[in-house]
Amino acid sequence: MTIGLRERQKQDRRARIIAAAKELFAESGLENITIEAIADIAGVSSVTVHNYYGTKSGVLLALVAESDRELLESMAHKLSGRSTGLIDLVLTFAEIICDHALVQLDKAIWRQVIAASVSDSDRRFGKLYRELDDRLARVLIDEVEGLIARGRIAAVTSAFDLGRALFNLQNMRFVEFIATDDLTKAEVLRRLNRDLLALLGAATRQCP
Amino acid sequence: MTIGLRERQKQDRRARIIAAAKELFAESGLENITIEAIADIAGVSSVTVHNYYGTKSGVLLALVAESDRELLESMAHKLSGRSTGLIDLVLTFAEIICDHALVQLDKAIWRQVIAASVSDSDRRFGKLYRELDDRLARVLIDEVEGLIARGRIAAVTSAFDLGRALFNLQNMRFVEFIATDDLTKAEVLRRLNRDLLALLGAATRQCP
DNA sequence: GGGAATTCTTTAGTCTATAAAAATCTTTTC
DNA sequence: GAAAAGATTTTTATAGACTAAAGAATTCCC
Repeated sequence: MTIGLRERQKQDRRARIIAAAKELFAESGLENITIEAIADIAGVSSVTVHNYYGTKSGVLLALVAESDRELLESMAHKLSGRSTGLIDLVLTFAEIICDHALVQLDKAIWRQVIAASVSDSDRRFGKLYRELDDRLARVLIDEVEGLIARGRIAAVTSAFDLGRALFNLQNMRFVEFIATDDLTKAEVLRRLNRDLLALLGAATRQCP
Repeated sequence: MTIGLRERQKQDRRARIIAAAKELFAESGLENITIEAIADIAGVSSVTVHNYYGTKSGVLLALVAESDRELLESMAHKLSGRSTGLIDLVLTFAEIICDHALVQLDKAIWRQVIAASVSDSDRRFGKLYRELDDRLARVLIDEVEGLIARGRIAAVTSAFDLGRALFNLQNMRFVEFIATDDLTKAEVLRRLNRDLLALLGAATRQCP
């Protein structure tokens, strides 16, 4: 028992706050939820919520982080060397992310999360968000390496660079997806497909 | 004079608010500036500032929009068919944007602007921001078309798609630039260069 | 010039967020 | 095992963003 009671209580409070937030978000929009309400259910003071998570968006980000850990696991599993090419891979990747994003939180809340990840970026939670992004990108990079290993695409100078660039491309379209209420997943995938075709096609034609 | 006094007063107040905000932002950080202070200098009530610009970030966005109009003009002028290839073009484009961004506002304030553009995206000011982005992208697209016309690169299926994809790639790196305090322009350009090389290179190798 | 419509300001209230003081509980030490 | 030491939470107080509604002033139009 190197872990003291004090530390255990702390983890308990964290868990209670997240559970309370999850409960409230499930039944209402972001605007109608107050820190005080979360604190009440969790059985702590509102100041404690701030001490633990900084801002309301911070609580949100912690929620997202939790669900992202699931995503990371299922992503690697769902892809796992099944793609036939780069475009196929990225589109599948994007589709899984879009689907997963909307399972628990709606677009309005995601907008808050993304906004917070940018405005807080040098502080605690912005870094957390970027870390999650990095790990997601890592999965894509691994798959690109898999494609090369299986001879589906020719070896490239840097599978890391390529995977990262593809991830960025996908991520931009994901943000667009989140930012626009009436933008469907299908349309986003279509746009991403055009991005990929244009970029890869442009270079192809540069071949002598 | 179809324009009445009432309308002129409105435009006057708008201008005064923006001028006041510009004055305050020039001498202090975002946190230290209150809507009240802006309203005082502008000679209106704080509620009026809210009525006109919605949020504090809204005022900011209006400021950015103004400076972006300059950027648009100078961008087209600075590029104007001078590039020798796609990578050269995009890197120059990115460099101009990074430079311009930091002329008047620092990264901390830009983070607020970008965050607001996402979280407000379905409302007035988010749309304004995306409109500015679209126009910037348009400039890049035009340059891509110029490259094709001058035979610098082979014709592609869609110069629009290609330009847009390149813009997205650049934009992601720009956001990264803004989000990280100790990330230099040089490093960002290096990363963007790697993105481009990887994507264009990857396809090149797919040629039979 | 006067009534009607518009637009701003005042007022009041909610909520986020932070700081400092006070209270409570854990851990440590004798 | 109890009191001191230490850490952490709650209380209390305050600033500021944002909203809603009522009231005040001004412009517009006949």
